[in-house]
Order: sequence, then structure tokens, then C-alpha cells
Amino acid sequence: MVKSARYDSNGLKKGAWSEDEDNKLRAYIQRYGHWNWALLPKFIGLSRSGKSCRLRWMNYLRPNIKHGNFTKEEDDLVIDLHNKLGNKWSTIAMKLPGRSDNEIKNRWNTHLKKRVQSDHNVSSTEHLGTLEYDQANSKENTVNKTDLQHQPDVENLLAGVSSGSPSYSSLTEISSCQLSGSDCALFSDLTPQTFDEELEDNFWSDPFLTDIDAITPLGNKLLSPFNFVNEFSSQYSSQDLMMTDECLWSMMDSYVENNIFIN
DNA sequence: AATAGGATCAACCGCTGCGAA
DNA sequence: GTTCGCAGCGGTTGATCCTAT
Repeated sequence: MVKSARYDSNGLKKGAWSEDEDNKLRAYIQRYGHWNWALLPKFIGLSRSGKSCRLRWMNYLRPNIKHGNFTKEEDDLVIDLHNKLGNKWSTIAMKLPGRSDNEIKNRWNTHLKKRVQSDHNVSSTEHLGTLEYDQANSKENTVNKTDLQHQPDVENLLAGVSSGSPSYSSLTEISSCQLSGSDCALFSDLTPQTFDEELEDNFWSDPFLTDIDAITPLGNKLLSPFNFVNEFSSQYSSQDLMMTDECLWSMMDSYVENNIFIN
């Protein structure tokens, strides 16, 4: 149910995301965070708009995102919050961890709106237990296994959050995390699987860093693409900075590998 | 088996708000 | 005070799936 891929007049790809694009975007953001959505696709080598990348990440690729499986409790909460807040989907989404505003909006438009309307006539779900409700929604509860293959385990993720080992202020902070210098390896060699394996040991235990300033234990800044570009743009002309994505990646990786920091 | 029409949901589009210059 | 660029939001679209006939 996705829009077929096509290219617009600016050469930007539209429509369905390929697995390769997903992998690139996920791996990049897990490593560097989303420091600038507009420039990010260039660094990844994607022919997508920043908007499209942001949307894909927020609605689909975030580590803690859930698909399908709206429980009766979630539905009730959406209805209750919609009753109080109206179409403030992002606000409602904040109350439902793992659910994107887009998914909640779709859920409302396709199911809950009708349910609320029919409830005005018959309070049909009052006598449905949770099990019966789940069974009634079994079609919707079909989880896309392909989607889950590349997702970190949500339960572990949440357990990690609640255990307090890393101190997160919110789940959204997880989505914009970055790795410390010790985690860095040549990204180009990583498949999603090996990337996840590599992260497994210390991904959730390492401190999370802000999108732009990756603070090392020494208090120096690790070169994120943001300060990488800033650093180089101060030394070279824009002509000099016309480099291929591969070249950029290579340079960044060599910086990371050699622990070269800027203050 | 074919197909028409409804349902679903990922993705797009346009707009607003906000911070920086 | 104005302009610009970016992030985020909510409405809408359209490709695909599902179901009834």
C-alpha cells in the first residue's frame, strides 16, 4: 500500500522507500543523529528530500516505533485524548509511546471515528473484553515481520529506558541518539544486521549525545557531519568542498578512526 | 475466476511557528 | 522589524489490499 517510486523534476525520489534506503537512513541516524534534515540525505547519498527522510524516520524507522497492534486500551486512550484535544495528533502521540502521529491519525480516520459515531447509538464495545477486542481486531494485528527484522527489540529498549542505566529524558531522545567515538567503525562495511550486532553490546548503555555535539569522555567534540562541514568550510572554499558522498564518508571515517577531534 | 468498490496506510503537500541572521 | 530556512504538524492523496458479488 505504498506509492510507487518515481522522480520529481528536481531529481528527488518520491514514493515507496526501498530496504536499502531504509538501511542507510537508519544506520546514519543511529550513528550521527538527525543533525540537519535538509542536508542529511546528501550525506547519506539518498535522492530524497529532508522532509521525506524525517517522515520515514519518525513514522517507520525509529527504534521504538510500533506497527499495527492497536490494543483496546490504546484505542480508548486515542478516543479520550481526541475528545479532549481534537486533531492534535502529535500531542496525542506523545501519550502513546511507540505510535507516530501519522499512525494515530490513520487509526482515527479509518476506525475510531466510525466507532465513536456508532457508539452514539450503541455502546457496542462496553461488553467486549480485551481478549474479544483483540480477536475482533486480529486482521489489524498482523505484524509485518519484515518490518520487525531490522528493529531493535522494543521490549528490551523500553526495559533499558526504565532500568535507568542510560538517563533518557524521553523516548524521542532515543531516536536522535548518537554513538560515542569508541563505537565508530567503517560504516560502509556494515549491513543492518552487523550494525545492530555491533551496537548490541553498548548501544543502550553508552551515554546519549545531542544531535550536533557529540561530547567525548575527554570533553572534546567528535566530528559529527555538522562540525565536520563547519570545520572544513572555514578552511576551504566551497569549490574545494564539492566532493562525492563516498569521499565525504571516507574522510569522516578516517577522522573518527584516528580519534581526531576539534575543540 | 473476475472485478468493482471500499478500506487501509505510507507518503506527499502545504502551511505555520520559530530561531537565527 | 524583516527575511530566510528548517522542523514539525495536520489534511489529503493514491497505490495496494481486501471483500463481496
